[in-house]
Amino acid sequence: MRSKKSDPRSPVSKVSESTVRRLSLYYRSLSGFERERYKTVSSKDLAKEGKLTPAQVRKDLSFFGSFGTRGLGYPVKELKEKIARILGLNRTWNVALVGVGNVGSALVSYKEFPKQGFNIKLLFDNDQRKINKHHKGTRVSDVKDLVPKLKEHKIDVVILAVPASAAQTVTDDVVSAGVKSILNFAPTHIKVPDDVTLRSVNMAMELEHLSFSLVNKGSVE
Amino acid sequence: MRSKKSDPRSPVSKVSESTVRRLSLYYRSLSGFERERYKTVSSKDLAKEGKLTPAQVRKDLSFFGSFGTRGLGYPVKELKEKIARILGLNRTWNVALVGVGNVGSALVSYKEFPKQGFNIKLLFDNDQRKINKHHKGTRVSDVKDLVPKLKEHKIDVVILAVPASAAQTVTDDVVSAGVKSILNFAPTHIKVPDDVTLRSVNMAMELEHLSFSLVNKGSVE
DNA sequence: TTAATATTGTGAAATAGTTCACAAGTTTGG
DNA sequence: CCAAACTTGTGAACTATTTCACAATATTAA
Repeated sequence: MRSKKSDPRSPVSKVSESTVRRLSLYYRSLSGFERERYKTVSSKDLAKEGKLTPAQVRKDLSFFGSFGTRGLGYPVKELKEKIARILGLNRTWNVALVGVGNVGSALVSYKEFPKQGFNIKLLFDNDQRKINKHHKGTRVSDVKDLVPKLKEHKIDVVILAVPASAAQTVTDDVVSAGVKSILNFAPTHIKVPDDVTLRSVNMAMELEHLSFSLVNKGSVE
Repeated sequence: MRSKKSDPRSPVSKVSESTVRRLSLYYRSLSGFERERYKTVSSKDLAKEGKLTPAQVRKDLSFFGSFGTRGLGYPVKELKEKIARILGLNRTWNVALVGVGNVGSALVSYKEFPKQGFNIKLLFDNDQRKINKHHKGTRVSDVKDLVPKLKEHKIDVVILAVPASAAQTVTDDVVSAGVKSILNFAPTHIKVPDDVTLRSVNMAMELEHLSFSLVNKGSVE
């Protein structure tokens, strides 16, 4: 109670990308430990799962508060719940998906989305043959109606699964509708204002990285 | 000619993940500049595309050699070709895809793969209803025959699009077949020996990151 | 030819991220 | 109740990455 340094309730001021990524890792590990009926785990246990050090696990968690007990470790159920809250997994988001092509339709059936609280409420496409068809119970709307519908349904997140050539145009509409969060699958770089969060799953980039590793086998890791 | 420090031909000893990621970015930018008939670009031009600094662009490139001309910049066509070589994009890879479900079948049609020289030669599944069916002209084989067929067709890369529960088992087979490179789409952590390159596209993790950003709006970035 | 301007390549400085090391507290087993 | 064994939380040391700053060139214009 002496140190006032870290106040878990205050807005998180400086957390690195890597820390957030590892938080996801810890969350998954904790789910495993929970299934195996563990009551507590040590930072060492959590570190073993990824290729991390116990110190890193403790440092990461310490950014958000102190959740453990010295000599004992961390209570599995409680820590999992705390991380869920930090990652925002204890609530749901309204999602719209634009582009019901190959990637788009795979995403509609992707069970991980609802599991993480991302509920796909609206589908959009610009292809007349797809409009008004249903995918997993959701009707495809004309992308022309994008802006009003995003507003009307209070959409929090838009998933972009459109061709690279259409990505920026659609993005601009999405931004103008006031959506603050975009998950982009188009293999291109798109621009958003500073207050909009953009995450990109760029397969081309993954492939290039893989290719680099193949060519430079052994010399990098 | 004074400095002998950087020899572009020598095996690259210490290049960070981020540098490789940015190399992909530069490559994409250069394709754009090429389309627009630019003859040369400056580090400033290349930096503008991402949110990078000119110094970072120059430092990244300097790991691999000196490709520019002081006062002028970098020759677009030549630099693009050099980066292609560094990223290994000037050759092709034999790819096998395991798991022809939602994700798998989307990937089979994903045009980015052949574009980057990743040619899907073999498909595998364990579902009798899918085996011997064709996807985009390729027949689906029984995953039971995985190991011999990977060897026979000299597969360089395996793409895993199987359920999380099957991921580690399949991975072990893939590794035992001598494949040194895996692109994993299963939303789980898998273990590979040190000499095998593993890249994972973990949607769950992307979603959690997005969710974190939504909850911590404004306080990070 | 000279001056003004542009731009690379790269040590050095600054910043960010990771690991170390240890005091402080907890549990376990006599 | 005490000693031995654990394990957290965290400054400090260390390592990695990014940015700065400037000499070295190249180009352009007069």
